[in-house]
Amino acid sequence: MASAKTKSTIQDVAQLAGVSKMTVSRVLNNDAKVSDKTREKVQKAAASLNYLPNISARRLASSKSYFIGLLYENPSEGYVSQFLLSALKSCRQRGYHLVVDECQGSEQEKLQITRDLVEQTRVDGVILLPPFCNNLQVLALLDELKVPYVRVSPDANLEVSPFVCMDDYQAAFDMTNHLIDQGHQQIGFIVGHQNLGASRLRYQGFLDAMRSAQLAVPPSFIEQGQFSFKSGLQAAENMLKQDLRPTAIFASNDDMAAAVVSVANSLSLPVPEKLSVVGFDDTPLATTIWPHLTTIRQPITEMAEQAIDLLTSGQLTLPPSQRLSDLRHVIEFQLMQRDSVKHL
Amino acid sequence: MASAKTKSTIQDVAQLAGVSKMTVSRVLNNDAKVSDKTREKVQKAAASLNYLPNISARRLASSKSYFIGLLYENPSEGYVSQFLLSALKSCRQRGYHLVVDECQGSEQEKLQITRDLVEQTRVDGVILLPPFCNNLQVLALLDELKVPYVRVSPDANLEVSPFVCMDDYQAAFDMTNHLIDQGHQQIGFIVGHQNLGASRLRYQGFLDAMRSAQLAVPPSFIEQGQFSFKSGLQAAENMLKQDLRPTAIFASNDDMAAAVVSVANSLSLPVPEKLSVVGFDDTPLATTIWPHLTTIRQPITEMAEQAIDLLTSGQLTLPPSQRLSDLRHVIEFQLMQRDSVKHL
DNA sequence: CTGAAAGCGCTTACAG
DNA sequence: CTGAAAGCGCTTACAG
Repeated sequence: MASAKTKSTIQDVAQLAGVSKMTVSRVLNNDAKVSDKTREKVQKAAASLNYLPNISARRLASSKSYFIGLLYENPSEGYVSQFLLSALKSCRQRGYHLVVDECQGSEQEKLQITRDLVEQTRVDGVILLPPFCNNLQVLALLDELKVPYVRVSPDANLEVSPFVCMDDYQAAFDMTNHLIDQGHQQIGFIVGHQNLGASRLRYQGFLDAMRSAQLAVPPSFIEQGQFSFKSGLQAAENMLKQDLRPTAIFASNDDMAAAVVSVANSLSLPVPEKLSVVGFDDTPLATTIWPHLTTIRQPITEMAEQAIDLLTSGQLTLPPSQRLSDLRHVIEFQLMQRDSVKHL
Repeated sequence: MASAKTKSTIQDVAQLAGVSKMTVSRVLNNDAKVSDKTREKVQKAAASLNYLPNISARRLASSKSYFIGLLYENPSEGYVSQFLLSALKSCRQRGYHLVVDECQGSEQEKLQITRDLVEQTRVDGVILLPPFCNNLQVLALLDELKVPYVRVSPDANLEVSPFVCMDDYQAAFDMTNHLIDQGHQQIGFIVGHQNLGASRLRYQGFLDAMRSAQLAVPPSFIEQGQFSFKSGLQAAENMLKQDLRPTAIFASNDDMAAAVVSVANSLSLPVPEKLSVVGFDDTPLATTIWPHLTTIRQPITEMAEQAIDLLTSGQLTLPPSQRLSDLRHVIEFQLMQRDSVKHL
């Protein structure tokens, strides 16, 4: 163990590798042309010293701030905290720090908070969480300020910026097929809030899967919800108090699915024995209630990583024509099979 | 508006105030003796220039790191994210950054993560969230490393370090009295997980309030739970399937309270009409389900602020004899009245 | 492809 | 009570 009692510096690495600090710096930032031989020497030296660059020194000396901003609108959204935790971790691994701001209030205030984040903290890039990422004025401001940004699961205007998301349509399609595979043919669906693009996609995925399987969907098996537990309660009652009941209900999110379970219980329709229920999102609620919900896990950690990656790899600062990839970064979801579905 | 296009530095302030950088630095850190007159001059200059010290420069030059560590064990605990968000904000206001680490795994690994946080990131202080804050080996390590730390809601060993908490006993006492005020006399109680100090305190608060009101608590009105939804389900069934039923149930946390609501529904005992239910913690679940739960709000934001304050104000680095205050910092809770209690 | 010099914005010792 | 000097660990020009 070459244990260094005190943290090693770029100078130590330079000495050990027999080069100048400058060369070490170049290798570390792998931006300049360094001969493969010296590059290797430096890397070996850095590794053996367990060298980690001092972020503060870097920040002070360079034009980059090594800060990434994260803007969200509503902290109570389930994914905010999970996203935050993952983003924090990714940033740290890359020698960046995350600066987090809540963006609430009037349109004016939102713009001001965004502007402050850029001008005062001088962030190198910004991540915008939904629904904030759909605010076009904010996007325009960021463009004007020339700061790269990545949106997470935007609803529309997909052509204006890079974004990360999951395939809501495919997930709903797969989930529906899962129910069909388990022998269900009468499947009810509770639609999400009408203003959100994700609602439409999930609904469409459900419909297409049913059609592919040649299964009919009577109008009474579709209810409009708002994503809230309460709206799920209402929708479930409407659907379950009729004579012809579905054997399974697919709710567009977990809160509504939990409401379905609750209504089913009060109607003496135990889940999953008498009624199968599935949700979407895999919020903590899905594994709080009993039975645990079969649902779709949003790949939030991976989305956070990807977003940080895009912002720290520097590819977004290139002129659009030179960028590697297209704007859309779709991350794989996961179907979480748990205890709320019965095999018929 | 003395709008400075470019950020002002300590040098600018010094110039404007007609003193040296050194003097400005002293005023900013208010540690040395500076004459009131020059202090004022400097402060005025700094204010008019809208001066904010550059953290990175500070960090690089000084022995302090301006980092605070936050260690937690289980990210899914409801309060972790809320605490995190609040701590992030407080740190930023004070020119600090928060470094967050999950501390899971074997005892060995936990110790290693803690050690790395201190030795590599060189944090100026550490915040320990429950239940991690009850790990005595970690506390010993921190002592050995001579890093100040603050524990949040520790269960025991209250004499070894400063900590922030709320008064669980009083909160349970108040909540019970609230039910009594609403005319309830048959009140059931679901105890929390037996290993946690908070469970005992809440239970005791309930018992004492009942006794003060001269109200009897039949053994069948007390059920042991584990804080999980599932354990609440079981407890509620036991309590509600008897002939003699309580008119209100006080569950030691929101998850179990939600379970009570669920069981009540399935037994055709609508909440609050036929049964009142109250919880504890005010997790998101409390306002997800219907009816929204009357519960106790933990003052998480204030706890985070207080913890950061203790760590950044420097009072913890003084020898124990010179410290201002005692170890215990109790923050006020709030009784959130919502829709799950009926006035009899 | 590589290096010597200067400087980022602060603070730490050392003087006075 | 106040200041001139040196230095924290990097990167940005500028040379070669």
